[in-house]
Amino acid sequence: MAIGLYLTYQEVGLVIAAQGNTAEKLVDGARQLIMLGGYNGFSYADLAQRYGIRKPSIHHHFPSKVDLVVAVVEQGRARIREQIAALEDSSPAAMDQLRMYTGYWERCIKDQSAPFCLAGVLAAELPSLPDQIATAVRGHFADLAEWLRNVLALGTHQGTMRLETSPEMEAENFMAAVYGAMLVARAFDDPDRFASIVESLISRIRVAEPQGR
Amino acid sequence: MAIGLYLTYQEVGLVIAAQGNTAEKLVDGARQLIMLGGYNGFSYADLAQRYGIRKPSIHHHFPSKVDLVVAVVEQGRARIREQIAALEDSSPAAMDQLRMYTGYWERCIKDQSAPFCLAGVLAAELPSLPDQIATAVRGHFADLAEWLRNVLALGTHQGTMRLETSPEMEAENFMAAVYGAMLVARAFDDPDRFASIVESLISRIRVAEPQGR
DNA sequence: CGGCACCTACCTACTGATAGGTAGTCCACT
DNA sequence: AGTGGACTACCTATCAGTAGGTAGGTGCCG
Repeated sequence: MAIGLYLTYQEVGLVIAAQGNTAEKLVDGARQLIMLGGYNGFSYADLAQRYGIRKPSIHHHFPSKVDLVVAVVEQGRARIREQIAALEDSSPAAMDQLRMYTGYWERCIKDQSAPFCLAGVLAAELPSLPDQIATAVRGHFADLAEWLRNVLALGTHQGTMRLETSPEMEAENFMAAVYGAMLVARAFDDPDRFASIVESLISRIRVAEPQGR
Repeated sequence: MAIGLYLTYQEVGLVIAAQGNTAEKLVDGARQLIMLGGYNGFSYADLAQRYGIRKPSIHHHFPSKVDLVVAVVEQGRARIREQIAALEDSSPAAMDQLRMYTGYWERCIKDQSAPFCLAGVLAAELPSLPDQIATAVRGHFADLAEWLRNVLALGTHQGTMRLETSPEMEAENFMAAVYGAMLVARAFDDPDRFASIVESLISRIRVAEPQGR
């Protein structure tokens, strides 16, 4: 993502120039802020300041905060769908796909570009979220569980993974461990914790390769 | 906990009468509300309405919201320390202690009395929390990791657990899985998900008992 | 024993700031 | 000429927090 800095005409402060049109910028900014503090942890005023526009201009693009946050979650789901499609094209090996998924988060957490899954933060406060947002968040987890289930089943079929129970169960175990690892990494402020937890997670599933490799 | 209902003299509404003095009630109420929606998900006004007192009366007990939430987290840590001490007295078997820990959460999630660990919700929004609260939350995770490490080491020593790596690593894996299981249970609105994830988690650690039992 | 000092626990009334949101205007570009 | 995208100005509600006061209890001193 291209990040630039410039000064607004009305206040001397840093304003982030993301690529794309304003609506896309706002979604991106909201995503980043939600990752830091959840739904109630940011305001339209925060976004307005961030991009050097006025608060009502945000309402022009997203009439209500719920609209904006739903857009953020749905954009995330759409991107994941794209990524999955690209993943399946680039590598038919289930273990590689799984590695790419965890590797993506490892990098994001390490460079702090996305220190937590957006849906994970929102899931923590699910009971207090507006229905539309809650539905979108639950949808994300359903998507992810389905994909993981498919990948684990494929890996078993390809002989590169060995599961102790069903792909359904193992997918939930895996998902829980990954999100828990994000939480632990955040709680200990240590990205390496995420990597090490995920590593032992994968080593438990992976079928040892023949020694000659 | 004794829960009673009565009408306030000034407004016809349901008011929760928790046991103990007002300060204790407030801590308990804040704990419940935080579990639902995090730090920014509740207000002094919510608590005031809940217990039929005025907002400034809460400031009398807890000058600032930070004070209140720190008290909530620290009370939680203190209770856990008590529970751990009681646990070690009641059963010297590490596997029983671990079972009691997960069983506690299983019950809480199932009956919705505590559908999520307080510190877990706060950890999700850690970067945006006031320092004092963040410190207390990190402290909780440090406490828990230490206890788990000790229990796992003890279990290995007692021959009832078998770890694939070090107690330190396995404690973090276990902790991540438990918190991830809470998140998954919340995301799918299904307490059974927590139980099943934890079950396979424990079965991986447990040394199979002799068949005669 | 009376009376005063001090305390806890609450109250009313209020503050400045901020929340999300609305109405109406302006302007540049097609 | 219409439209999208921004603006100014404003709204009401709520936020955390403050000022100042009251009722009732406790303890101490004379």
